[in-house]
Amino acid sequence: MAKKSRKPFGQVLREKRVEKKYSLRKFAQLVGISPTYLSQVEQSNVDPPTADRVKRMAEILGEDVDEWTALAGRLTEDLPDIIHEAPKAVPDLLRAVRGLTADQLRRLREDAERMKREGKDEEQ
Amino acid sequence: MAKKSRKPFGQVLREKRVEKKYSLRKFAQLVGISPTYLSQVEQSNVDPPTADRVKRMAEILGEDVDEWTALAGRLTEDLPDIIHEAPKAVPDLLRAVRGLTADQLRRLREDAERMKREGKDEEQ
DNA sequence: GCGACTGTTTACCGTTTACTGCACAAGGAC
DNA sequence: GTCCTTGTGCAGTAAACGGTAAACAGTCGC
Repeated sequence: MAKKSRKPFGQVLREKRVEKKYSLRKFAQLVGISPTYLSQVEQSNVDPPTADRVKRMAEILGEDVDEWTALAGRLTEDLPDIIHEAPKAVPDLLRAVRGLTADQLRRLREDAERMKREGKDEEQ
Repeated sequence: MAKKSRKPFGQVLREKRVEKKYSLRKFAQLVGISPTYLSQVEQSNVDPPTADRVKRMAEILGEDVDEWTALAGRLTEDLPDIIHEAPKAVPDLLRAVRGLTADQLRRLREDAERMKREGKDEEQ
């Protein structure tokens, strides 16, 4: 159900970069980091970069930003804000959704969207 | 609806500590930090402490851990894990719930709990 | 006055984070 | 051979993080 053995960020990055035919130096330049550093990241010799650089990488390679950010062990930057806006209710919700399937999560999201569309606060 | 002007962490901390009649040194010792540091935190001269120390503070003072952690601009430690377990669906859900009222969030949480109780995946 | 407490200021400190620069080796193209 | 491009290893580093120690000023009881 859930992915168990995630490939390390560096490995995924290298695969996709090579697949897209970028040289290490070229890609580093596009992202705005040194080739050295990129090399180290791809070998997992150092931690993955910050969330914003990961985002840039994902965008350049046409990959999903949230997914790559998670792979990098980071949080997409808007998420902490959302949590802080409702510091009790959102953490409670998150703990409640832990372990739900992707499908259940999708249905829940649709419920949320409906709530937002349909009005502010009515019971049904 | 949403709180607009949040009091700084340090100010809330001082109010509650004084209310509970702890001296600065005493409370610092209970938490396991230096009085110096506590003083600086309460004056907002430095950033709030790490999530685990904030948690200890909240526990000692009988305050809500999630709320205080948010006030400190930190994330309770289990939340990143929950997000990383479903790196696409959970961020999507979070963005969908942004702006919902506490009441709507509660109903959503109840839905989630029901889903988990009632079974794995059925449509209705 | 003195001692004992309160909180505060200043100066520092060690560690971690997120990188960069330089030099170098290996493999083709010509 | 000699460029040129490929990736890599090692050293260093600036800034931020998360604090601590020492000394000091104010206030109270006596």
